[in-house]
Amino acid sequence: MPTSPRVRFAPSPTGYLHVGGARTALFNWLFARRHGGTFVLRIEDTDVERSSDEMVEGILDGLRWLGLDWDEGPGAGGSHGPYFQSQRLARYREMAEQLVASGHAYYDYRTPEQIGAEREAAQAGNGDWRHHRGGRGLAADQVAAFERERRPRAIRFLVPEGSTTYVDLVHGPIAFDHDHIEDFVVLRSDGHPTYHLSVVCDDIDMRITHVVRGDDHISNTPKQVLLYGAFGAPLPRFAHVPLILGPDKKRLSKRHGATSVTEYERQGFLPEAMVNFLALLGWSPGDDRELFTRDELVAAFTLEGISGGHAVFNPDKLVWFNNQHIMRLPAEALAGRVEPLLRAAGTWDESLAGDRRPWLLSVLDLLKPRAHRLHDFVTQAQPLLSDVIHYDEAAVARYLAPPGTRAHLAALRETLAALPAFDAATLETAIRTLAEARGVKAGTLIHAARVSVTGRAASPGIFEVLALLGRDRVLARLDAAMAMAG
RNA sequence: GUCCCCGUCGUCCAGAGGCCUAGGACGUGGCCCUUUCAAGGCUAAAACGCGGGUUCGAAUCCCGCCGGGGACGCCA
Repeated sequence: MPTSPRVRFAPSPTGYLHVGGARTALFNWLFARRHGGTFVLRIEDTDVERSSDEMVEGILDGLRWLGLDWDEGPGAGGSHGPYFQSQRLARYREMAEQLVASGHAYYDYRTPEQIGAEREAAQAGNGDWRHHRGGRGLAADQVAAFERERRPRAIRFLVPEGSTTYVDLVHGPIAFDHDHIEDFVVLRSDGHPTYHLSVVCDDIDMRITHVVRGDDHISNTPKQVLLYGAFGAPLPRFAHVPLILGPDKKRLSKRHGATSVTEYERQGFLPEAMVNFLALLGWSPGDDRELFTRDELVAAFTLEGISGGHAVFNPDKLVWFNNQHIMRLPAEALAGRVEPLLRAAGTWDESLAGDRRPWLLSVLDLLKPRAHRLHDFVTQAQPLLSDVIHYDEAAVARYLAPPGTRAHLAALRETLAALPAFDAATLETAIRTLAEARGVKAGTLIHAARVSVTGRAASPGIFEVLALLGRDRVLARLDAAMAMAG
């Protein structure tokens, strides 16, 4: 019985949660949930200069919006904390010293400037920098002298000769020759760890079993594998997921438009749609299914299903997913998401939460197939929620202005006023009968009616719209429209 | 420059030697439904980067090339 997996998402709070990070988090989350494992959230804030509390909150908000809850980490507790790297500094120093003590690392007294010069010289020569271990093999008295003057020192990992292979869950076996790895710094002269040291220490301490992260870390992995070996710690399984690229095949960035998940929330996307879309960007269940609920994704997810190629972000498909998920969302749930937008637009009324609730839900159901983003509900429901009609000039010119329209509307008004019931079916029969009696196509009355009651040339089915508006409001709008009809 | 990863329709994926006259989805065109706009249905165009092998047989395996991406820091 294998122990349940522990995975982590370890963002550095130097920016908001962008879609690439969100997808990495999603894959980790799906894997944990699929196998009843633990999803750890760790904040890699060792780069104090570029990190901030607001950024941390922004990232947490993004994760919460997507519904990716973490079992251990900020706000969630856990017995492997602290989960902020800035609070683990002492541990990293301890681990680094341990490396020196065991002969896996050494002190380097050179300054960054000195090394930069050496590197340039080397690269100008044969280009092989790795072999310049200038900081190593110092005489004992030299070291003593440096220590006496309390000269700053960094700790460098001593890369052994040879080669290593590890098996990547998405890429298969990856072999690397130690010749291409230089003696990297694990602890800076200011006592701060470098990325390689901190991730490995944390992943060991936090008992991480599967490291699922971006493809850009694939060439860092050899160094980390070496560190695991030096610490005598078991190697976790690695799964490197390909990056998300922009339409120009370049790494997704600001100039490709929105890259922050929060921005997509603002634009009216459903987290369900975002999750579905992101999951299928670089992963496939192995068959042709496309539409997934969160639970279905959990049930279908495997790391092996991640494809090795880079994926280009396709905004059109996101919109399609959004519409699909909107149509599948129960009206009641939808109402909760749309309410804030209606409030902001000034078309919200408290009765919509009370006795007019069923009516609102009918409106939403009617609008669903036409809504690509949440905001579409606001614009399309406007003529139903408000009695302030904005008449579209072109629509009026085309369907109200033609001579004879006023007479049609008058007849329509008379018919509707006398109707025994005001439901869609009754309305349809009445209007079609009227059209026949007046010798015009039903469309003539329908179009005129549409512009009269909505002010627009496009709307949901007119009979449903009329029924939803109710007789009084319809008659009033017909009266108003007759004044501008030809 | 060195090392690593990747390479199927415009895009996202399926394909793990014969089931492939290469399948699905988004987008695009056409048709249907129809009161408009959507949604929905049907349909069309659209791809195995190139060249060598291996094999009776290759999108699938191997090599080279080309192309794309990434990493080479006392950043993460």
